[in-house]
Amino acid sequence: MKNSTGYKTKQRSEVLGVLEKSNGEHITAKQVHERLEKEGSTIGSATVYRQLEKLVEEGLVRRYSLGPGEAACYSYAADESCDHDHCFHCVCTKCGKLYHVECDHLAEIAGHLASEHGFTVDPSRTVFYGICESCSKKSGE
Amino acid sequence: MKNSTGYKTKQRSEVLGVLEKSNGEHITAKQVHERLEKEGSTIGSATVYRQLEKLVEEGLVRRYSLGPGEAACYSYAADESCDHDHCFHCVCTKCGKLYHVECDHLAEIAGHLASEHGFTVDPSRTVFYGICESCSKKSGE
DNA sequence: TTGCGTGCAAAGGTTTTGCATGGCA
DNA sequence: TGCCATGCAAAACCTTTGCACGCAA
Repeated sequence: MKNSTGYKTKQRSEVLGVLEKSNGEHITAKQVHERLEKEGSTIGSATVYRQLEKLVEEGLVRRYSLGPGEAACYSYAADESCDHDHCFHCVCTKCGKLYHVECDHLAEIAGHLASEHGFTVDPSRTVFYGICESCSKKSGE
Repeated sequence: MKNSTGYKTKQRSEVLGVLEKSNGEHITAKQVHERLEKEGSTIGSATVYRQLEKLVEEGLVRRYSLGPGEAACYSYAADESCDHDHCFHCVCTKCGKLYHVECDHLAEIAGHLASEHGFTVDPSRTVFYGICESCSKKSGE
């Protein structure tokens, strides 16, 4: 669905490989680059960004922006550990942790928004912000 | 609820004034700065960022990050046109437009996440990303 | 008067871009 | 071979920070 301009290069496989091995973990472009260099790759950071952009466009990789000034996070989209049709993400604004929430209740929302409001939600990009359980216990403030 | 360290300065009023006048529109810190300069203000961009940060912490202003590398967007939170207990926000990733969706169905989700998953959603910060109706019609791709 | 807020400028970090070279098809 | 992808470096961009001064309380 977007393979018109795609060469199968070593670097492409390397970037995708890191995401696959991350197993649903959300990592930044910088981390992708660092891990590849640790593995002996000589890939350039610009190439990492360019490949990530392509992979996101192809739908193989998801991109999350947690905040302004913060680095964007990427995760492998075809990861079974995170079904993006029934999995939403919650970010705690206190501790910054990211939680995966798998619940049909949430998937229902997407359908509701589409049918009632004409808005096609992209679950992979949508993030709920709030306070997680442990943080709300800690701070009675 | 966070007024312990707050001076009432001219710049604070100016920044807040721009957001109020924007009437629900989401604008970047840069735009806030530009509008103030056009009004004859001599406010510095650093002050705009510092005030926006404070206003967000106080809950008077909301911050959205539309994408990595993109500038963060701000909007006035106390806007009456938007009941934040039953109103969620949808941003179209194609045209960048922000839609207000008022629906009890969505408010229910917040309750569900809190009771079942222990996550207290902050509706004012949470944004749904996806494709709006007009954009999905345009691009059949 | 005290201490926060401000302004200017510089730094910080992430992401993008230009150009010549190398590799896939 | 043709064209895309790569690598390096520099640029662009948004945002934060340091420091001295001004202003609110």
